Amino acid sequence: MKNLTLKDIATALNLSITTVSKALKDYPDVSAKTKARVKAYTEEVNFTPNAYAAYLRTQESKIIGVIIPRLNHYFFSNVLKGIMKTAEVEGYMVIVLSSEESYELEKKQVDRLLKQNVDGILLSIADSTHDTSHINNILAQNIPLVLFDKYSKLSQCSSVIINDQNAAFTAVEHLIKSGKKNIAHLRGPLLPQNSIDRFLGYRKALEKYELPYKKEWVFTCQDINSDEGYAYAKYILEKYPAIDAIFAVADMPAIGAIKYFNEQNIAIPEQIAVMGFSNWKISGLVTPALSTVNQPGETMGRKAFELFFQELQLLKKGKKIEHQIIEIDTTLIVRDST
Amino acid sequence: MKNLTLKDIATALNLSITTVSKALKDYPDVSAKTKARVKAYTEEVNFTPNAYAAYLRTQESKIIGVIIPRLNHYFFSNVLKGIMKTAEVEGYMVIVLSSEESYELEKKQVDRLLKQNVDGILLSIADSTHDTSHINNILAQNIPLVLFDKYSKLSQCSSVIINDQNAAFTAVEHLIKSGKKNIAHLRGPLLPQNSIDRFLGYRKALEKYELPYKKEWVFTCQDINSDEGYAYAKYILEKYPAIDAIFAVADMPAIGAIKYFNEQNIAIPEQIAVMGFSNWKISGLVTPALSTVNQPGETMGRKAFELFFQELQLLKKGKKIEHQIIEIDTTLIVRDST
DNA sequence: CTCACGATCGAAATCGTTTTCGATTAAGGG
DNA sequence: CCCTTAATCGAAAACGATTTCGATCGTGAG
Repeated sequence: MKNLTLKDIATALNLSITTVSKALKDYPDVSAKTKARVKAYTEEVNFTPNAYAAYLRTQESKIIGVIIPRLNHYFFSNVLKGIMKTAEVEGYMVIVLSSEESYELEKKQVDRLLKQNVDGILLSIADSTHDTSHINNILAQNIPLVLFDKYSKLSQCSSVIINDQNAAFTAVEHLIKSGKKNIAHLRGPLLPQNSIDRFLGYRKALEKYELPYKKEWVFTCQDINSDEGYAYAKYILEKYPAIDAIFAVADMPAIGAIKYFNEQNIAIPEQIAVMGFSNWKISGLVTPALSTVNQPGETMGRKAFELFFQELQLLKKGKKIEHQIIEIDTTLIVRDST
Repeated sequence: MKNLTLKDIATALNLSITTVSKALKDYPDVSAKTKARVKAYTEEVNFTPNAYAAYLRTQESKIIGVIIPRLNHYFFSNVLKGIMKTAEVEGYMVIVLSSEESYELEKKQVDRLLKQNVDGILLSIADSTHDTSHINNILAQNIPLVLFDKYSKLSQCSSVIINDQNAAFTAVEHLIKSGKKNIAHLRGPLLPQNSIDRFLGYRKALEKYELPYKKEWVFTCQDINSDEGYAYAKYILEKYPAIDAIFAVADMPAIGAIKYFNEQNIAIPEQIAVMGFSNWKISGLVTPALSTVNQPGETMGRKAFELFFQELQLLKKGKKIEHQIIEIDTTLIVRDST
């Protein structure tokens, strides 16, 4: 049992290939009667035109590529979910690739997608990405590109992001308002913009409430995970006992810190408060439950696809595309750790 | 700047399309000199033949489809990672689809992949899947199919699984050996084989150590998550105070139970021990750290792709494919909750 | 000198669509 | 009765690769 073709349908219905194709695409120059006949039959035998053959004429593959920095990552999984659900509605398939936070791999994956002739690329750039030549390659080929979560100040393209600076500001403000005065920050790597912005939000909150900023109270997580949070918590407790609150760049290091404090029987949040970022599923399940900033991944994914889709429509009409930057709202989630 | 074609290369090198194509594919009837010339040039201009056009002749898309029941799920994310890493080595792209644990959606996603003419399908069937007609559709079209994690006794096809029964047995045995006598089980839904097998492993362990099996101590999680574990923990504490250990079908309900016990100041594992299944990242981070069974997702993904790839090679050689079932080893991970 | 043969290259058919441009027919107006 | 026009359908040319089957050209044997 091999796949049917237009020719099979045509001979079965005693029509030409042309007419069958047109009937399926509702061309005006085929009668309502034959349209009905064709549609009934193709429905019956479950026929759809071969996608790759169609591509050859239309140059549309109905496939988009998505590159995320990590696969087993709650937030990015949610973004993927948002992308895929929306893509499905419009009849798009999604090829997923991972850069594993590596600049070299990210370049390679972009190249693979370009050679696959996808209709568009949705990309969240890796922590280690320090230049944008590969991004410019995409733009040069004139195929729609949308960055999400991690964006780049260097390239001119559409993006879906949150306002990291404001979100971080609100989180730290909440720590201050609950009486904390000595607030440390577990920041992310130096390159990515959102790690920078969250740090800036932290500083801005300190400034506004006239708390001193001490750069030795800012600790850099290279590979944002729980182990680093655990290690820094230990270090903080031994070296800077005055610190009474920690604002982490993400939930994972925050949870690592909580784990260490639990082991040492440190009272959270009385002795030291802990604030995360992202609202991973797990953050509500640790003890004490982690306060954090909700970062709506699924919405971000949906918006990213919609942005791509808009650009594609404009492109097909030959209109000029103007890049948009969409900011998704975040919310502060106060639980037991603050 | 549009994409190059064989014709462009041919005219640039003053050769025929045929020769260029053959040179790239190392045909014996093109001289070493021209091969070198062609390869040097295509390298320089970064040319690769259009994948979709190639498909039309070769009927090979170099794309496989993967359907998982959930996207934001640590275990399946790991399987995906294993699949993609291996696929990349062989030059395959992966289209990912989610069934969201819905039988109807699973059927639809299978249909989408078949119409996309993927080279193979890797599928983990949904909890609610109760028949296998869609799976048989794949087999009927003679395209390689590999089931992973969740498999079906009804269809004859290759699978990568763990030995759920043995793994569950070992887990419960560990609870018994640590002195627990009244062990409850939070089981999964009724349909999927692994939920059945884990339950059977639980029973077998009770039998072997001559502990009574009470069916009212088996609680069914419909949608395996932490809320259900939380609710059942409450119910158990109120209704069956004799229960001194819980073996959960997965980490999430186990963690939900731990959360409730923590809130009630129940001593874990002294008063009640909790055992999970799967070894999610989070399970080592809750307090107390959750004992569980390690289920190596990445290995499973790698094996699944390898199985697909083997079948494809046999298929291309016209040889008969014989379905294999690969069992991945699991290990018991003892932490603080038992 | 002829012929066979190996080495190297190309013409052309093919894969399954889409779409342009005619071809055909019937109806209606003058 | 002729001509225009609308309605309906098909032939054929792409799209970009792969692959079959010849074509050409030397070379060396007989």
